[in-house]
Amino acid sequence: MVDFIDVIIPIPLKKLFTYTVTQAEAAFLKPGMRVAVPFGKSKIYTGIVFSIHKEAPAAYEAKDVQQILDDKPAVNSQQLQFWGWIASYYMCTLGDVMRAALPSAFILESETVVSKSKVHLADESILKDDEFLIYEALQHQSSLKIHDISNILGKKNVLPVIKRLIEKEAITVEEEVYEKYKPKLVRYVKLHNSYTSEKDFHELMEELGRAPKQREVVLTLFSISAKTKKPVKVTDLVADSGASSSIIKALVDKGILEEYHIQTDRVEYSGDDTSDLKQLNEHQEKALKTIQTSFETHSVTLLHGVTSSGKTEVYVKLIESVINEGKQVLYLLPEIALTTQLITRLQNYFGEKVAVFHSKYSVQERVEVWNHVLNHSAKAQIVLGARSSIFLPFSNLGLIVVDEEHEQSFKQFDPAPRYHARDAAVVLSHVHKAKTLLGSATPSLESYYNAKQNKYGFAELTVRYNNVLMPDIELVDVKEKQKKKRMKGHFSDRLIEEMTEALAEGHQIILFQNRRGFSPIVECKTCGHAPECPNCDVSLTFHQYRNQLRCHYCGYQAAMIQDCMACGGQDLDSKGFGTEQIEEEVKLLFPDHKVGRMDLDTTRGKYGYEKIITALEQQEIDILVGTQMLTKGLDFRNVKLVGIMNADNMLNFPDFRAHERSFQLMLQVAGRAGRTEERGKVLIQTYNPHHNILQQVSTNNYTEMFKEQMNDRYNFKYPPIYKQIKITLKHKDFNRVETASIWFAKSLRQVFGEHVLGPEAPPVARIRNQFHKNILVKIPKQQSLAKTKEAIIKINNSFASVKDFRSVRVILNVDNF
DNA sequence: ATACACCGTCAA
DNA sequence: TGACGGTGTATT
Repeated sequence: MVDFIDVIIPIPLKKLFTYTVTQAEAAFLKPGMRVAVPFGKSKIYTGIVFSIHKEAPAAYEAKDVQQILDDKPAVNSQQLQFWGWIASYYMCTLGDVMRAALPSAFILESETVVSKSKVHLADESILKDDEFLIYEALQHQSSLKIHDISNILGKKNVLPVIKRLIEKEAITVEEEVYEKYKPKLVRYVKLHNSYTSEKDFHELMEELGRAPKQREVVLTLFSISAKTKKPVKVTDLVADSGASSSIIKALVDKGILEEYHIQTDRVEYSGDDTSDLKQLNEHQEKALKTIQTSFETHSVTLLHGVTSSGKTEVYVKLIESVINEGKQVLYLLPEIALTTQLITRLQNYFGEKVAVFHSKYSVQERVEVWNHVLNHSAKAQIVLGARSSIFLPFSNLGLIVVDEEHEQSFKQFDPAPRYHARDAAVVLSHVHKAKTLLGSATPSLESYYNAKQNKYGFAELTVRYNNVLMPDIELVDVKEKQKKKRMKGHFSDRLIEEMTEALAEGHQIILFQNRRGFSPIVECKTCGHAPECPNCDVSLTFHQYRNQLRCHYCGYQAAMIQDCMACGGQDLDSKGFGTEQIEEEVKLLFPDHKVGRMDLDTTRGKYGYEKIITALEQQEIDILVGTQMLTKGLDFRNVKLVGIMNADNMLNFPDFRAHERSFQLMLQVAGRAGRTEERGKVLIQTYNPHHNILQQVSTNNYTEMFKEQMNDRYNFKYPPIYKQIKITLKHKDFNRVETASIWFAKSLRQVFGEHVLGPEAPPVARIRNQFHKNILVKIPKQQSLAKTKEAIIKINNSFASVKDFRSVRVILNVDNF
């Protein structure tokens, strides 16, 4: 008798896969455990047990499970339930969710390992050149990976060669599965047991008289362990004695020192003891009360608190009360706002109860956080993380805080699952019967709308901490300034005045330009030709720093051209402007002050971001030029002036949320100004100072903005009034996407009628040599979302059964905003 | 995803 | 003719 298990495999296939297990294995296995299973011709994959049953599949013979990898579930039942929701709501497979949810160290994959065969090859001359190269390489190395072989041969398709070598019995192949996670071991040393008595020690000292270096090391070791009374790390010993590691090795070899290893955490909080939380002011106290009352009737509550009103302290109080009940807390933040500033702040209150989880952590570090959460360890009662931390193995969640709730980076766009972490968090807390708190200075329309509809509870903080005034926001009409010749480059006379004044008073300045690079387009003045990306339908962006032209879509790079590629003209003109160019101009305008730049290009690497922040904090930078990275939760004491270089390119962005986003972005940047006693100043340069959004920004009028934008959303059937699903078709052949998308839209229209928009080519119609077409399905409130998705899936299935369309990639994106 | 079979093209 | 690249199909 055999039993069967259904397994989730981390590949984008709809189905679960069935394997056979013995009855004993079936009794041992539980849903959520990992198993290694053979898949396809030779591969071995890691699968998650989804269910255990006795129904033999009818159409095929199930294969045997190769190995059971866990003795208790790696994924708990709440998570499996949550995965199921993500897969069905965001229309992706469980395999997609698994890939996103598990740290990659948990997903083992087999690798083909080639080694030379036992029997000696009688005649080497039967081998061809390629084959001989590998055969010879194996005389020196015992085994080779497929990757190594393609390096040796210098081509990618090496399988035919390997196949021939197997036939000629020159080599053998094996599939090997690697455990990717290795606990970090720290080397420690101690004096060998035979030297612990005083007499022995003296003898040893005598003996080492002729080896002063070694003697020195032993003495240092002795003094360290006397001082700290703790095990001594090899690294400490090296540092304190100044000896090289070879001297220590010699001592170990002689049996004088003994070496041992202790497993340690990579992510360790080593700060001082916790400090008490500041007393809440009356406004914070009131907000906290409101939230607590609201949680009695609503599982989700929105906190609208103006910038610098002290939302974090309110969160901290709430978190404190939840962990006192012994429950876990998840604190979600946009990746970019996960700065040391905030982490330290929380660690000051909660000490080592705080664990941090985000994409800049290594695979190994992530496994450690995962295990702490899984084991309900004291080290991870509070998890501070970016969007992917909703997948951690919580078992007893009491509260989820989603800070900067309006941030669009909570939505994952590219690989499936295309989930929104804020919305998924609401569902996750529902699974755990926990509460969700959404917080923002500029809430997203959908959350504010939900609060207005009484679906969510609502609390407010309208006063800044210490009663600091909101910054004074002034609009500068660039068009008028240009007419009156009062512009220097991209700087108006007003901006220069204010900058001069702020610098004279010793304050810092932030300049915001929502575009990196030097200038977006290089154009020939003679013929108007602009260099374009060979793979995408966009003009290349000029980056002065490396004197390069780059594509921001596919990463293509080319050297800056000297003369026009079309007509050979020497006169090249750059249009528009980015952060680099602003930086240049500032340096010319204020040569005596230090200028810094913060954008994607300057914050690469693990600490790139931190370096710039620290420099600003320590006032090594007087003027910081940056993109929207600047907006996220940074708290700079001494910034008094914020300049927004050009408000128009945000407002004119072709997206239904452009206005909402501009409002949020500008108010967030403005919030960086004047966070202490002195009132900050914000200058917004624009060609259109009468634009409603700009008026609403300058008066900090969220309610007015909300009303007006909701009106538009209502009229044009956009979210949050209507839901929407975007369908993207991609193919390298333009005509094929064209016909395919027309077919798809036509089928959709038969079901949804006028609620189908498109197909339409996006602004950038070709990316990485793939042509794109978009279709939008709008879903009225009263229409069933589940039924809608069913219909779309049905259409997608019949689409896939048309021979010509099968090769067209279809991407379904639910709530594509 | 990925291995593999199948088909057409290309250089000898 | 065989090598190579692109396309299509199945995977338990």
